[in-house]
Amino acid sequence: MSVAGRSLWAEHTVEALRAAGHRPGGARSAVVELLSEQDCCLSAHEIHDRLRERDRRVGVASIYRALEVLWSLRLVQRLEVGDGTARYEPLLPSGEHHHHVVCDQCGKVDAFEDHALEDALAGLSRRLAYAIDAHDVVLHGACPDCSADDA
Amino acid sequence: MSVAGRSLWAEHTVEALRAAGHRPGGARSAVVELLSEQDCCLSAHEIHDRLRERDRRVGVASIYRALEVLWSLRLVQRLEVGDGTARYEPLLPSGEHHHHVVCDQCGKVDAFEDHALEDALAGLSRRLAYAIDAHDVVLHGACPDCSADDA
DNA sequence: ATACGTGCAAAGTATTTGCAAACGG
DNA sequence: CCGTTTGCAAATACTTTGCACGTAT
Repeated sequence: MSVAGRSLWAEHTVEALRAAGHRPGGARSAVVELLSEQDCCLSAHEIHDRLRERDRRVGVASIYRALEVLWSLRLVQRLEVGDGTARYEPLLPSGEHHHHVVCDQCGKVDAFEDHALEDALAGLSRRLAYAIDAHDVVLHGACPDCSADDA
Repeated sequence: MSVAGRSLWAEHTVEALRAAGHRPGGARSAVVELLSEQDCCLSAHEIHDRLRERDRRVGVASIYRALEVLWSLRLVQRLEVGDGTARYEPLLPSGEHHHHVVCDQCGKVDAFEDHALEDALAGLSRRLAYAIDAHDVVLHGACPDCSADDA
């Protein structure tokens, strides 16, 4: 996500929250601000830690509540990569997005984009009886570092 | 998965477990047997319940341990659809597999297959620096029943 | 004033682990 | 016999909820 995309998301999000009848509050604003600065997904725990690092102390419950509101308004994507924790990342109004590849050995998560994959998913959305409004793709494998260790 | 595919998986699994130095035991056998009869994924809790229904009482811990062994030997696929619980399904030696679509309103999970999607994923596996050995695709949306309710 | 937002602590789930007893080779 | 498997219960990890208090409108 570009820097411009991030600030766009932050503005869009603040506006969407107001439109949905939510009031600005310290905790949720801090979560939105932090998310807008990220390149990839963060877990609730990571959000808590990073906010504390910058002396922006926020209760864990407020983080989960903020994420739930953002998710229900489709402002963030929620994804699980297999370690039992949910991760969240900004969902741009443009629909631009990426997917994830996880190292099952060290737990590292990287992002990637792929046009052919998006086309296939778009075709699927038309074909299935469900009304599709989101999709997650998670690849599992060994990252370059861990692959080297195996050898 | 065809009926033939299921019994093939059960045999393959029993053999692979033995080859890996595991002994046959009541609990794990029951889990393998149950999984081999399924069309789609089951959670640990569902496995526990269904075994109890057929008077094969197995401790929850044994189910998790069996699933972990099966997963580490790549005999089952593990996937999370967004409700915080892991689900498992047989992974055929042929590589044949399907993906999932989840109704975010009622929680129903259905399976689908798509050739274009597999092609795109295969291309990706070649392109990325990771050594990919599995992938999950989860579509989110509203199932036909819930879509109707919305209207 | 009133309703929404926040933080803490307690409660809930899903999953893992310690340990002693049962079991298979 | 010896090491694996099992079941129970306790522990852990993540997330949600109840409640009193703060804050925006």
